[in-house]
Amino acid sequence: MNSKIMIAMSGGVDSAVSAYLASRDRTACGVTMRLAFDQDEHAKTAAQDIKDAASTCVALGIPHVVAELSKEFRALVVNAFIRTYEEGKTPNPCIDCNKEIKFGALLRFAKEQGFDRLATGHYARIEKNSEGRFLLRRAKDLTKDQTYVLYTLSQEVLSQVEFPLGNMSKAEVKEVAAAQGFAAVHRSESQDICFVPNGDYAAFIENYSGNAPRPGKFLSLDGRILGEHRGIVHYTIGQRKGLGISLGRPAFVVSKSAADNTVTLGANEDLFTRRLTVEHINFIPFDELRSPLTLLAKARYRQEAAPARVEQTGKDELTVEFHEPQRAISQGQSLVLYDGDYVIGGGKII
RNA sequence: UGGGAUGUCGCCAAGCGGUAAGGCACCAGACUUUGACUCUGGUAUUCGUAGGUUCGAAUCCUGCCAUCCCAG
Repeated sequence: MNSKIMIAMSGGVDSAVSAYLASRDRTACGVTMRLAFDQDEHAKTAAQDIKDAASTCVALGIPHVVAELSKEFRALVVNAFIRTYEEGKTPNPCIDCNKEIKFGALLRFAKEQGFDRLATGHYARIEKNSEGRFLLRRAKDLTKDQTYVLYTLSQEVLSQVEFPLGNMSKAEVKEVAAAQGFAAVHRSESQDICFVPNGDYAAFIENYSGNAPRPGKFLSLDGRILGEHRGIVHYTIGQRKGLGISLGRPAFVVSKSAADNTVTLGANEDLFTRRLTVEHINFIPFDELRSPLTLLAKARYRQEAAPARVEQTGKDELTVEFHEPQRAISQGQSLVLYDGDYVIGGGKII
């Protein structure tokens, strides 16, 4: 392979190990995206991430560059995130970020810099079938599999991307990192939304958008007023915590109306549905679904895929009917389809 | 103003003389490249208030305060 590869590096263990693996046999360069907002309190940690990535590159003997993508990130991820919440839906910014930034703007950046391939630390596998079609396969380590957030990738993108960790377990990655002496081994795993440092995304929306909170009514399923909510962006379908309302029984958000600025509460049993429709669809092993199929589907990141009948009901529309009702299906989240280990495609729930 | 009833954690609510259940809410952790769900743990030295009876009271007695209902 005579390619020149650029490796996306966050500063963490996974990307450090993927850089090590991807750079062994060819010309390589590490790249870290700068996405932080000016004056933002976590610009500091972002700067540290860049330092960590750079020092890993020094250890690997490869150059390191920074891709300034803050503007694109705001326009294509953050603004969409805010708009979606204000429409009463529940966005998944990671999906948009992968599509628009990591495998959009960053991939273009790599090309501009003279590299023809991009590697990331995602846990997923890319394979090529006999027809020359690229397939997206779940990671060997199913507990770390990230294909859910990668279903938007096109054939063109898949043809230029590599996931060096796809066949490794997290434990193996840590072993490699330890053997190579990467400092990032001990970094903590978890993170919430990367641009919302303290986890309070609702406060972030209010601050960033400058829109004042708009309190409204909590309603019961039969239309009674139960109390006052703090603004629709604070809630999502299926949510129980943080309602601040005591009904004697656990209360969950069953639906939201941006038009009426109301949030309807009900019991857990009221959250189950079978059918949903999806837009902004993408298929991986084919371009369109000619006839209905029964596949496995996930309506959220961490969920066991469940059997569902899938039918293409429009040029950019899919109708999905689960065999068993699913809890808290939310507009704005992504539905991803699987056939065994392979991602068939997906779209956004409307 | 008469008559009746009730006052236990933010809400609901056990307790009925032996040293404050539980649920909801809330808080903290865990889990997690989204939001959620879930799980684990925590949360009244104190029972409207002031006295009294008792070895011992949230539980019995008395005054006061508050709230609700019925009268008018």
